[in-house]
Order: sequence, then structure tokens, then C-alpha cells
Amino acid sequence: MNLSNPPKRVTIKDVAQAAGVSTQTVSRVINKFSYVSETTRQRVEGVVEELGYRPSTLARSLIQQRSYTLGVVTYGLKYIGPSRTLNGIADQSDQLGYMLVMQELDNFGMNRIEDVIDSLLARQVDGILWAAPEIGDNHAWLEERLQNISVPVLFLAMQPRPGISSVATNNYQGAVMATEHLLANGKRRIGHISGPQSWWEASERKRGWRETLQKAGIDASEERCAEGNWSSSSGEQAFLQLLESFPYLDSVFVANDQMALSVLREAHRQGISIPGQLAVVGFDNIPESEHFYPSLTTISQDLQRLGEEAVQSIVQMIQARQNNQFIAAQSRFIQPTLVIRESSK
Amino acid sequence: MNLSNPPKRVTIKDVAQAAGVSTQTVSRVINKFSYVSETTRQRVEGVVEELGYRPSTLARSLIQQRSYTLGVVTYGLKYIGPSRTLNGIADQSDQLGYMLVMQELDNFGMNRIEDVIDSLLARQVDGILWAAPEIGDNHAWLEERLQNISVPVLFLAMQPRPGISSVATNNYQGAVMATEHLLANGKRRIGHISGPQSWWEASERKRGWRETLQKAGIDASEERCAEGNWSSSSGEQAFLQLLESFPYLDSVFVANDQMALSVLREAHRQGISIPGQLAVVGFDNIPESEHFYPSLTTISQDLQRLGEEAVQSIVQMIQARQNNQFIAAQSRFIQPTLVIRESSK
DNA sequence: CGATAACATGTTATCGATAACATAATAGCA
DNA sequence: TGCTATTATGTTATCGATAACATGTTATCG
Repeated sequence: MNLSNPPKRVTIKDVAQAAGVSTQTVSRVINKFSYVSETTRQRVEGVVEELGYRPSTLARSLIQQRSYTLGVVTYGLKYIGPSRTLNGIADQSDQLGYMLVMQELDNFGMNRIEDVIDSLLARQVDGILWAAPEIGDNHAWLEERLQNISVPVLFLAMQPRPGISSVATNNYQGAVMATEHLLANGKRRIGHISGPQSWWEASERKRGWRETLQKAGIDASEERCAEGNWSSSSGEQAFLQLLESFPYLDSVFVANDQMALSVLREAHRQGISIPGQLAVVGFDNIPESEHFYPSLTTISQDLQRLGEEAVQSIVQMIQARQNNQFIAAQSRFIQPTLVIRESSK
Repeated sequence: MNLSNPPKRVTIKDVAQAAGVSTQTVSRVINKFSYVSETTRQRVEGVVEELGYRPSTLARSLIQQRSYTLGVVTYGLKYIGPSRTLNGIADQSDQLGYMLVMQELDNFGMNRIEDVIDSLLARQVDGILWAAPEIGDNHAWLEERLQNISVPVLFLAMQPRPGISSVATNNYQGAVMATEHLLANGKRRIGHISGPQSWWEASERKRGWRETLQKAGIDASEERCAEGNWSSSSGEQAFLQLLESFPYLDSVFVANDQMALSVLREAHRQGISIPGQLAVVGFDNIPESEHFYPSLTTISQDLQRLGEEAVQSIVQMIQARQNNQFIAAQSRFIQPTLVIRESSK
């Protein structure tokens, strides 16, 4: 129970005064350049220690026009995917000496997007990581808005576009791997439970499934596919629907592990043996999928790494701009991997 | 491919000049107090619009000694729990007009903690939310450090301590509910798979199990308990161990859903029927638990709400301090609820 | 030994905004 | 009509730091 008034902030002036030097000299000591005599240095360092002085990042950012802060825009933190990405972002930015200012989108109203960007810019962030998924045309704004944003912006999990920097998992490639794996195991009647097609990632996964089957000369028509909304519940719905429209399927590629979980459960309930009668492959490799019953074959996307690479890229962009260099925008893809478990053996 | 130099920041001076008024008048217009004639207001607003001016939060924070920013310290973002809490924090702070500066801890070295706090304070955050779990004595620092932090600090998921504000789920109560539910279903040989006992939350859950059994005159000795580390894999280990040390168990209370998932799976593999031979109750109510096979009875803790309440509390604390009022520190508990599903029927 | 470079420190301007104070014009009222 | 209150706007100081410039002191070297 502490009734004493809160401690006052110690400023560079306090230190200067206590050490009997100018603020500039204190600044020199804490920034380690330039000439300061050994005795002065020690005296100042002593005072800094004693008073517990920490320079105000705020003031520093203001004069230097540089904040060592990244703005991060996320969406859907309550799901595991975005959080893992954020985790990678947090780790890496910490390592490179940047702090994070976070903004979570709740929906995709256009003015909300303006506000979010403006409030990040008002805080002098050095760069912006846009880690909200591409849904419908919710990235349309960037065409007109992007060029008058004064700091670099990098997009995560966005469809590559010329002139815009992005990092994304190669969803298409992952889906191809999943489908080819089923083909390799002799499956021919391969269904798909997709994510919402308005999501870029979902449509890429579906495209991977469809084109791989077409290339193999196998039917990949719409009856062989059902759409969920990523949630486990929707996965159950979609699976039931798929069983009706395509009763003879021998395997199914499910667009994420949560929905795949429901497929496993529902199959079990209906007495469909897995993988005997039905092979299942998921996507994401959530930690639990290894412990489903049976354990789930899935496509592993390393979202942690996605976040890390995003930070590395944007820091490069920031440094380039600092030095007045020009870096061409680039879109990077991260390759997912296939993790084979019991559900497809 | 945009080679033009990045747009320069528009400042209040630019606006003032373009509108032919002083910066103070511009400030008055954008802050809506005080007297400004209608014509001037419109002219200034026009220029603001035209130049796309946004005031620098940084400069404003500096002069006002107030940033409308909260510092958030998290740990374990790659897990779903912390992310859901963060989600609640983000939502609510957005609603109350605060931004978030995030710091993720990777471990618990003491100097790291100092650094984290200092860097938040250097950014003039108005308050700090400490959302990292209490493990071992990793909160020991707060005794000595807390009183010379110049802003309010609120702890999430920490054991209540006098004089310190916190918000936490009542883990003990949740465990009691879980155990009583099993008792009510006629179970008497009730085992427990706990989380790491160095975690406060884990030890509370275990205590709830133990004391409830003791009150009912039932043995709750150590052989009837095994410890995991929250992960699904560790749950499997712990379950196997428990089956050895306490072969006749008829039910088990598992300290989180991830580990409970492994119990379901392993039981299935061994031909133990659930809930017939073994009733299972988890903790957390992760979204997937409804779709486990069988669906999992569990204790639901609303982490989203936890985050929201934390923000509300700290904002109150901030406002109180602003007005030089004194609010006694308080520890709040959020009650969890029991969700009954197939695994315990 | 004097000129120049290296070292050491201080002074003033600045970042972008608001606070505090000052001033001028108009309005209302006794 | 003159005085005070209200309205409208400008000027200067300030937040906490660094940049840019200035100046004095001590080495170094031909």
C-alpha cells in the first residue's frame, strides 16, 4: 500500500546537473561516440546508475525521426495461426532491436484501415508489417494508399503483386504436395474441404488440389469439394455435405487441421476407418494434430519463421531507405513441408 | 516501382502556414476546445484535409507526459492461451483509445525483466499489463522494483498479493468444479494429470483436485497424480505413468485440454472406453475440444474477457493517478465454468 | 616553437506538438 | 459611454533528447 507520490521521471538534465556537466556530455556518454574523458565518463556513468536514469525513447525518436519501432497489423489473434506469426515477429524484432506497436483489426471497413495506418504513422513507426489475411478485395486500398505512406510496408500472407513486398507460405505448393501424396498412396477419388474461397490462402489451397488432380487426369469437379470457414464445426458440416455429394471418396484433403479434426471424429462416429477407407491430409500442422486419433498427416507451414523473415525483410527495407538506397520490392515464398502420419498411411 | 522520394511528413507548421494562421490556432482546431471562429475553423480543416495532416502522437506524448499507450508483456504467444488473452487486451484497449506496445519474454532472466520494463517506460507508456505467467519465483522482482515504477502495473494470471493489482481466472475453483463433477457422476478413483508445479496456475489446479477429494474423504496421494508440461506429448507420457502408478483409476482430471487430448487418444489405443471405463475432464475449453473424440468435458476459462477486464482495470488506475486520486490495489478473480460433454457422461 | 590535429566540453537550434501567457477585437450591460 | 466578459488569435516557453556549431585545451610533429 504505497501512498507516496509516484517517482518523477529522471531526465538528462538531472543527470547533467548532478554530474556538473552539460546535457550534451551526458548524451555523449550514453551514446558512446565522440570524445569524453575517462574521468568524466565515469562520473556521469555513476550518476546515471545512481539516479536510475534511462533516456526517453520518445524524445529521441522525435529528434532523430526514427523510432526503432515497427507497426504490426494483425487479425484473428484468437486463432493459433496469427499468434504464431506474431510470435515470430516479436522474437525477431526483439533480436534486431525493434519494439512493436500492435493494432488488431476487427473487421475490414475501409476507414478503419485508414485509421490504423494513420495511428501507426503518428507514432513514427519505422515500418509496417501488414499481417492481416487477404480476404475478398480487402487489400484493394493499397493500390492508391500505399504510395503516400512515408515508411516501408511489408505484407504477410498476401498474394504476390508486382511492386509490393510480401512474404507468404506457398499455399498452392502445399496443396500440391498433399494431393500428390494421396495420389502416390493409390488414392484416386480425392475430395477437398476448403476454407472460405474469399480468402486468398483458401483459394490457393483449393487450386493446388484441383490442378494436381486435373494434371493426373482425375475429376476435380465441384461435387468433390465442400467449403468450411476454418472452424472445426464448419468442418463437420462440410464433411457431411461432401459425403452426400461424393459418397465414394477414398480420401480427402482438408484445408486446415481444425476442420480435419472434425473429419476424423465424424468418420469415426460413422464407422469409416481411417486411413483404410478414408485417408485424410490436413494443413497447418498445429501442435495437437500429432495427437489426434489417428494422428494427422498434414502440411506444415512454419508461421514462426514467416514472421521472422518478415521482420528481417522490413528491417532491410528500412535501412535501405535510411541510406537512400533503392531496393526493388520483392515477394518471397516460404515452402511448406509434408508431415506424414497415420491418417494417410 | 516507385522511385520518387518518400513523402515528407506534414507538420502542424505546414498547416499553419498554408492556412495563414499560427500553429496554436491549428492545434485548437484539431483539439476542438477553446475559441476559434467558424471561418478560420473551416479554412484550417480544409487545409488539414488537403495536406493529409495527422498530428504526431510522439510530439504530443512528449509535451503532455501521456501517451495513451499501454505496455503489454507476454510470454508463450505460440500457445493459444496467451494469444486469446492478448486478443482481449487488443480489443478492449482499442475501444478505450489506447495503443499497445508489446514485449514478449523468451525466458525469465532477471536483467531481461529490467530491460523490458525500462524500455516500456522509455516509451512513456501510461500503464503496464504484465501478462506473463507466474513460474517459480519469477515474480519475486516485483517486491522491490514495483514501487519505483512510475506508472500503474497490473498483473494477469498471478497469485493475488496484498497491495498489488491483478486479474486471474480462479483456477482453484475450476479444479474444484471439475473434481466435484466427477464425484457427482459416481467416480471415486479420480486421478490427476497436472501442469508443471512451478507454474502457479498448475499448482492451483492440483490443489483444487486434492482438497476436493480430501474433503470427500478420498485418497489424493501422489501416486494418483502425474505431471506434464502442458504439451500434448507430455500428456501422453504422464498418462502412461499414471496408468502404472494408479491402474484402477476410473476418471482423470487433466490440467489442460492439450494434454487431455493425448489421454483420449492413448485410452483409445489401449482399448479403454471413454467415458465408460474412464471419465476425462480437461481445462481451458480450447475451440477444438468440442470436436475431440469423444468430445471433451472441460473447464472453460474466458481468457478474452480476462484481457478485457485487465485493460479496464488499468485504465481506471491510470485515470485515478491522473486525478491524483488513490485507488487501493485489488485482485480480481474471474470464475470459470464447467462445460459438460461426452467424455464424462 | 608554432601550427595543426586530436581531444574535451559547452551553447544554441531543433524535432512537433501543447501549455501558459499575452493581446486585440467585439459584445453586453450598467 | 466606459467597463468587464467573451471571443479570437498570436507569442513564447516547454517536453527530453540530439544535431550542428563553437570554443578551449592538450598532443604531435616538422
